[in-house]
Amino acid sequence: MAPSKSAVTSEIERPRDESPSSSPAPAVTRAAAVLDVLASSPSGRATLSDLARELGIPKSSTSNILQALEDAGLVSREGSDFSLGRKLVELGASYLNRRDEIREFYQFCAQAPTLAHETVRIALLDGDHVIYLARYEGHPAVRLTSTIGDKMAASLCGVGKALVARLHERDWESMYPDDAELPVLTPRSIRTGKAFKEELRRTREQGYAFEDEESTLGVVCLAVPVPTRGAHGPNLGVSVTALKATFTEAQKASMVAELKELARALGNPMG
Amino acid sequence: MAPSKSAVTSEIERPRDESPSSSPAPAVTRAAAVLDVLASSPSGRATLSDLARELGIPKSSTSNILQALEDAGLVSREGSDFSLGRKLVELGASYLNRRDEIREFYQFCAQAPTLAHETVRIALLDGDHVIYLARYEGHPAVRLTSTIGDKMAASLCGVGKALVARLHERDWESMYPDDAELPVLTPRSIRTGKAFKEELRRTREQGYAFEDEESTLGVVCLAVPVPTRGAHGPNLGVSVTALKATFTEAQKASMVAELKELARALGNPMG
DNA sequence: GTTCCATGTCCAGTATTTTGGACAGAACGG
DNA sequence: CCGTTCTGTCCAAAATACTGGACATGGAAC
Repeated sequence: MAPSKSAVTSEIERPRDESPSSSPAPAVTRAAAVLDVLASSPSGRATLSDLARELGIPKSSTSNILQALEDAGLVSREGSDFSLGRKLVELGASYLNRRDEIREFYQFCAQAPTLAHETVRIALLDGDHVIYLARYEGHPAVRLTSTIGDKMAASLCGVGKALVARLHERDWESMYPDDAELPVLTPRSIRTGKAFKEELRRTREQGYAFEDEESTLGVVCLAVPVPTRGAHGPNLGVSVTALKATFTEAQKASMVAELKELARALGNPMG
Repeated sequence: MAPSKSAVTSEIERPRDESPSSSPAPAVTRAAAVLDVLASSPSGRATLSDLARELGIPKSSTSNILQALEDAGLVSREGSDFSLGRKLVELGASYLNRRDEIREFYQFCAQAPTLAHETVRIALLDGDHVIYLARYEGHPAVRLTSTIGDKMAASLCGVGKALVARLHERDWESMYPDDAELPVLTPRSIRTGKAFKEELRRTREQGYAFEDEESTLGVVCLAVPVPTRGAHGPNLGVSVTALKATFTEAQKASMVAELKELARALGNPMG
């Protein structure tokens, strides 16, 4: 009974997940999708029917998933409105507290001569976006609501440049074709894939990334990548943000130096 | 049911209450359990076999769930070690940023005469524990790694007293029988359910909660509950932490006053 | 060098969950 | 006041995912 399946698959072919539709545990995948929708919804709330429509999942299935998620504390329910649950704060915090890099990051910043008085952030590359993991705030006066966890297009910020610059150039090509239209936040934002790749080469030559009012007017940013710790460690980077008005070349030099030192410390498993 | 065999690890086994009979989407529930285990694991890492053993789930099922979780970015895999994924930071941050209370909390603290220079926290009650959602740090010198997301037994901290005190007394009885043995962190920690309930009554009469070195020696804490916004809003509370050595009655009065003002502001939907 | 125990992966049969539509309640507008 | 359009829930049939064991691999101990 030779099950004559379709053509013999090549022997050394990696079973790379190509179709997102097929998943080993669909319910889990869909649950994650539900969380994603809730997270990206402007109001942060949605009804069961909304979610079912948005995701193309039958209402009854959505109901089951939501009930399971609610039992787990991952979503919260108020009447007909579902929103993200408190457990996510625990889990997110657990992620951050478990990573030694974050602790070292705070300690290093507090002791560094220049960085101690600046705004320093650590972020990781996720596709063509960066996610801010933690922020050291040297100016106690200005305190914004936490931007931890925020996502930002890599082409728009210093860390993004630093992290993408470290990838292979062939990845640049697929991620940023010459004619790619990049998101724009200020008149100085990089607009095309071609321009971004030129900037990436400049970043490599410099040894650090520089962002000049490309995400926020009046603000400049320096960034360097963190050497990957383990074999498959996350692609981390650190950055300093400063006001352009008070930014001097002398500062720049010491900031870059300390950033590199910080990055080296974070990349060294022994701390 | 298989009796809980003595774990190889010296950790205390917690009775994981799973009701396999009534479970709308078992895969989701199990996936959440996986995340819980990873979050509560001291090292933050675990192998597939570890997770399967710990949760009593067949290896193959665990594999499927982990693969789905990894595809969703909820867990990260390095070789044979699984750990929490970056997406959780996004989701946790989304939860916090969506809640208007958090933003208002920071703004209010920064402008309050006394609180602006203190350590203020906002937390929510989750069963018999509180979860710290955000912290305003008025002393820029001392900066610890983020305690956001940490859990603490309600009987051990000021906010816990304030939040449980607001519940119905019949809930006290079921949660804290007279002979309940409560967790202890310092010699002054409340040890029995009976003593805790007496303290809860005192808290009600005072109109605010006071914690006197019950979680950390040398540290005192004041706390008040936030009036619930909506119908089924979360049970929020705010607290100030101070060093006992420099704590005066005059401070106490103004702190309580400002805390109550903060709580009222947070409870008022109009901000 | 070799054995052993560990890892995670794969597959086919079984028991499961998913599903689509009908149901009841609430909010809204005519 | 009733019709309409939402909300979420329920159930039995249908299709699915889960299970248990065998498999290939990698590392450590002997």
